[in-house]
Amino acid sequence: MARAATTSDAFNAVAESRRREILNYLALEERSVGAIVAGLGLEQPSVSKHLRVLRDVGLVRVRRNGRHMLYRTNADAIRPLHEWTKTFERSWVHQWSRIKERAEAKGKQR
Amino acid sequence: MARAATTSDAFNAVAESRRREILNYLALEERSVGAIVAGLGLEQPSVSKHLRVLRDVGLVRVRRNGRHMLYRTNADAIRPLHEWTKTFERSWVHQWSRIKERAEAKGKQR
DNA sequence: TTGACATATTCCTATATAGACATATATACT
DNA sequence: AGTATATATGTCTATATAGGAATATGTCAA
Repeated sequence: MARAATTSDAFNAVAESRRREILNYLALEERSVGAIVAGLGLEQPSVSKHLRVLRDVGLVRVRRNGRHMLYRTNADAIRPLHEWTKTFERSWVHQWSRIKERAEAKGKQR
Repeated sequence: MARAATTSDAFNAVAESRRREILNYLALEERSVGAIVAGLGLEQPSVSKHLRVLRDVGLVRVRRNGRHMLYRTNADAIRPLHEWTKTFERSWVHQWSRIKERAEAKGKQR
């Protein structure tokens, strides 16, 4: 069996770094395909295809304005990734306390 | 060109759902390969291969105990994903205020 | 050393890309 | 209608899987 399709979920769609760049670029304001092409220095067909994948998994929304297609990031679709990574936050807290403990131990040494 | 290797970074490694399951399973305590096989109901070679990928990108740590290999999740390697998803948090806050605004507007209506 | 247990690796195959290039579709303008 | 602009899609290719089956490697125990 091959890898799961890039359009199977947000995790797979976001695995590609260009697609993450596009999502970053579209996070604050909607942009046309041409703007993405110019802004990120990618080939137009490549951008269109990446947008297609992102659209299929709901990571971007589109609206048409004349002959321009305006895309914007749909942050809600990223939220599940955030939630999943968050489940490991506990360990970082532990790390923090470990660092703190070390710092305190060092302080006591003097 | 094909997709980036699963071992190229945490994003690609984590795209596979089984690997996420394994990371969840190993988040709180270290476990042997056999325990993972039994706990998640996967084939042993499959688990070994997934662990290999996770190990290559630093998502798990191993130590040997007799003939058992004890794996545990290295949460620090997940942190970059968390940080990236977090950059979109702003939009969720906006959503929150939008919901709040709506709720307040409804309250005023009465 | 031999056997049993635990884990890793190899080989094979169907499948899915991402990029480059060419081309199709859609819309606006004259 | 005809042309220019903007975007999407199709084709081709090299590459990388994930799963299954078989097998190799490593470690302990008698």
